Amino acid sequence: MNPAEFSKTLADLTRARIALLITREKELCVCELTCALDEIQPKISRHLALLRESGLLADRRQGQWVYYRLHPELPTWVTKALKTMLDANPEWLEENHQRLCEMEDRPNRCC
Amino acid sequence: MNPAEFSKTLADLTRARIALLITREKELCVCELTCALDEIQPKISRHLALLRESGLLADRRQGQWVYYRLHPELPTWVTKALKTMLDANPEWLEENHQRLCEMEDRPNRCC
DNA sequence: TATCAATATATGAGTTAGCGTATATACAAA
DNA sequence: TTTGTATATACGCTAACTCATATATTGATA
Repeated sequence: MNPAEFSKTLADLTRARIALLITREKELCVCELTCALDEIQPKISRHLALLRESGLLADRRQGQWVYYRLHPELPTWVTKALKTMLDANPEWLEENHQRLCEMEDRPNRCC
Repeated sequence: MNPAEFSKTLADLTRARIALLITREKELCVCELTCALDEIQPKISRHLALLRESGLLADRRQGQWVYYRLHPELPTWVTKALKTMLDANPEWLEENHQRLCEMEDRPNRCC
């Protein structure tokens, strides 16, 4: 992963929001992201696949749910850049975070 | 400028290299970038226009030359993110920096 | 096994982005 | 005012990207 690839990965409104929301929340499943971004599920899934293939995210399945998190072996500079963007732009994610908090029947993590 | 727009701006190999080279060198003119990236001039010019229009770069003309620098009113998080990427990826710019150093007849800055 | 909920993928259409070439503009110096 | 150098823009083409819709897959539960 180099700076251009990193930027390409985030060069879409949906993917940038997903990446920063996950940076903030540590781990989210597809239905939580679908709700937080207020988008249809195939759209979220497709962007998650791109983020996974780029190496930015890792996923794990737990029952019916698939949880996505920042890939644990990400270079330090990548997580640093993500945190910089997140910390400086809280209002940019506010609406998404709000919808996430108001979501009913969020799946229970057991691990 | 939000995280998605910032990422879109750098989501191209040429633009990412230009932005980081300028972050490193403070100020470069079009012919220096053309040489450092080993690309044709219209290509560099077109990408510089995009970087300028996005607000990432500012330009000034001095005689025949146009110098580009990071826009002085950039939000802190943007410069911070750029420096994070630059500091962690010196080898990624090595070849471009080398060509810049070996360039003959670089224009003299008088300001 | 049949069904349902969560997630993933395939497809075709529409849009955007990048490219090389050609040309225009701006300034300097003769 | 002509010429040369540096830079910018226009144009037509192609490739890449994003989308919505439809469908497939996977795991849980009846």
